[in-house]
Amino acid sequence: MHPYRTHTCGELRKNHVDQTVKLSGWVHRKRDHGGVLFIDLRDFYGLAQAVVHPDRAFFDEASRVRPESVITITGQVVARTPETVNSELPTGEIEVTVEEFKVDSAADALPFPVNQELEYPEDTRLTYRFLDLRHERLRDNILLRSRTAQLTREYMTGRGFIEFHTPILTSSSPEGARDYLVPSRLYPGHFYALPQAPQQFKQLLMTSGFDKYFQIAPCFRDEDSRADRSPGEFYQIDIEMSYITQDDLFVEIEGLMVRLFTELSNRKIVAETFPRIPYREAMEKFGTDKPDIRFGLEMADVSDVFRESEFKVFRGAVEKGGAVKVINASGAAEQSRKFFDDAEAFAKSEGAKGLAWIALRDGEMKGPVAKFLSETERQGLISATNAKDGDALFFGAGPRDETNQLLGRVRVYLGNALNLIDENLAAFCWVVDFPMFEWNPDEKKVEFSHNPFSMPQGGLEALETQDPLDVLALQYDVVCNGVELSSGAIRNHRPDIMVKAFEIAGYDRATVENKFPALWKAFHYGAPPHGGIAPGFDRIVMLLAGEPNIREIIAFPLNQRAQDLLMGAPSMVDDRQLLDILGNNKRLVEEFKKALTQKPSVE
RNA sequence: GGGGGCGUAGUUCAGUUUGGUUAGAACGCUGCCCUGUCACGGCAGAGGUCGCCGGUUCGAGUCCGGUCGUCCCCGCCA
Repeated sequence: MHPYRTHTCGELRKNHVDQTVKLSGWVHRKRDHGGVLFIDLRDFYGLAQAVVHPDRAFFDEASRVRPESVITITGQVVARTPETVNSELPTGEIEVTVEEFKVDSAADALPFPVNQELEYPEDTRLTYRFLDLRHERLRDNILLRSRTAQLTREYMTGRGFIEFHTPILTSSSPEGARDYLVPSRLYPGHFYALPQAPQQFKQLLMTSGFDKYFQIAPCFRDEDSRADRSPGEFYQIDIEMSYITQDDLFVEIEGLMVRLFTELSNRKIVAETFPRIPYREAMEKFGTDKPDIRFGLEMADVSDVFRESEFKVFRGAVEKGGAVKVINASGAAEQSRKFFDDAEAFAKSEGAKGLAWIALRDGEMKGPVAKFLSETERQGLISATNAKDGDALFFGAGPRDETNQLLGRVRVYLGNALNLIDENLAAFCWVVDFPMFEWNPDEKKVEFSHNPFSMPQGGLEALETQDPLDVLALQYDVVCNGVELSSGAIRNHRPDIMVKAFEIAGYDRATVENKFPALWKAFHYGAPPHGGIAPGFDRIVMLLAGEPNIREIIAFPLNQRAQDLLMGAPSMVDDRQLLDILGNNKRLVEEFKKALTQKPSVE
């Protein structure tokens, strides 16, 4: 007989009755009746009830074994009597009468129970992550992550994409987030950087002729964390294709997303061909470049209506070149006064000076600002918003971009407050036509608004003839439920257009050559037109799992302050290791250690 | 770097508004009882620097100042 198991805990059924079986697993739960002892034995595959009778020599040992200890039992599969069948359990029709009992690994008292799904402090969970991962919810998330990766590979290879590995030790990139640096032993004072994304490598592979690239690529960025952004490292489904238009790429991504969400979640996909929203329109209607289109409440521009208004807040905003925007919260007129006060309190907490509102009740406009409105303005409002009796209007007024963003957050607040957001939906959209450049008011200069590798719409001619701030890029984002999953672009593969684009952003030709030597060189030896995208793998799994925090779908995440509480990273290193990277100079090692304020490593 | 929430037993939390005897409950832990449970049940017990430092007060978990930790957000994220 096998030393550990003849069956798994989840597979025993009625047809195994009378067989002698061996099971190994964790003690999930014990029910000690003094005269008879029940042990729920758990492994990866399920749960089985083991019964220990008091005449057995190991009865005392078994009754003392603590939850989560690993044991091996041998015994006979017995059919349960009808009264004792547990219909909740797949193995509930049988139990195993224990004849041999062995503790393989005794467990100490636990920092938190594994047999119940309760909330525990995250630092405790991360310190004992190996235990936390035994919880069903976390385990299911990790399995979902595995299936997501597997299905992605299946889909992508089925579509003719080639999977690559690109370097982890590479060079520091000139733009973007902070790099993680790795000191070089052979070249003291020199550093590798961990890649923020394999951006340049995948473009080089296109230039090498591989046509369709993909990689579930590790990316490293030294940024502060968020609920949906783990510090340090994350994964992207990195994709690049040659000889394509934007439309060709959208088809591939729509197919991948529909496949993943159809097979791995219960969310209903609102539209399998994702609607496309130009960036400018997204900002005007939703106040963000990642609109949540599971619900309406789109913003309308009523600046023209209030150009001559007696209501100074609105007229003033328009006179100063700003905007007056309005949201029609259909049916909200009957909400309590508290509802409107809470909405205003929210707007103020986001930085607004106030939140004007009007409720249409009994054929009249009611609310604090209604009395300022002329008949013409009332008509203008109604035609701009299609408002009818029972609706409520919420206003934002001020500088245009600021007002859009603020009222955009009010929109999401109202969507939640009015229960308009259906959690069972997956509402994808493309945001397209991002501007190529933007004005940096602090440094008073034009700069790239996304990444410098995008192809400007209209090519070289657009750069030469248009106002740079009017030039659009072949740059796009894919958004789901208000979460930005990915940015991508049709790339700029033409050295002459690169030079012109960088020139507009204030860099000379030498800068391009020095900053991006690989691409610069490669694009002089026959580069195919190409483009791609890189959806965030972790965020997709988050959406599939319905988890609000990215750490719940990562087996061993860093905590918010970028520490690994289990492994103790980051940590100080031996003098020997410091000597290696400081050119064997002992004096330098001492100065190095003295100079750095020694932030304590993780205990 | 900045803002907000939270910090009381191993854990989840009550108590803080209005300062006043020995700081409670549940789960977990330890011991005892229990032969059909499946979140088994019953009895008993251990377990607390109320995050830390200082202040006000006859008296501080409770009020004040500072500080630390943690989570969320802003900045940051080509």
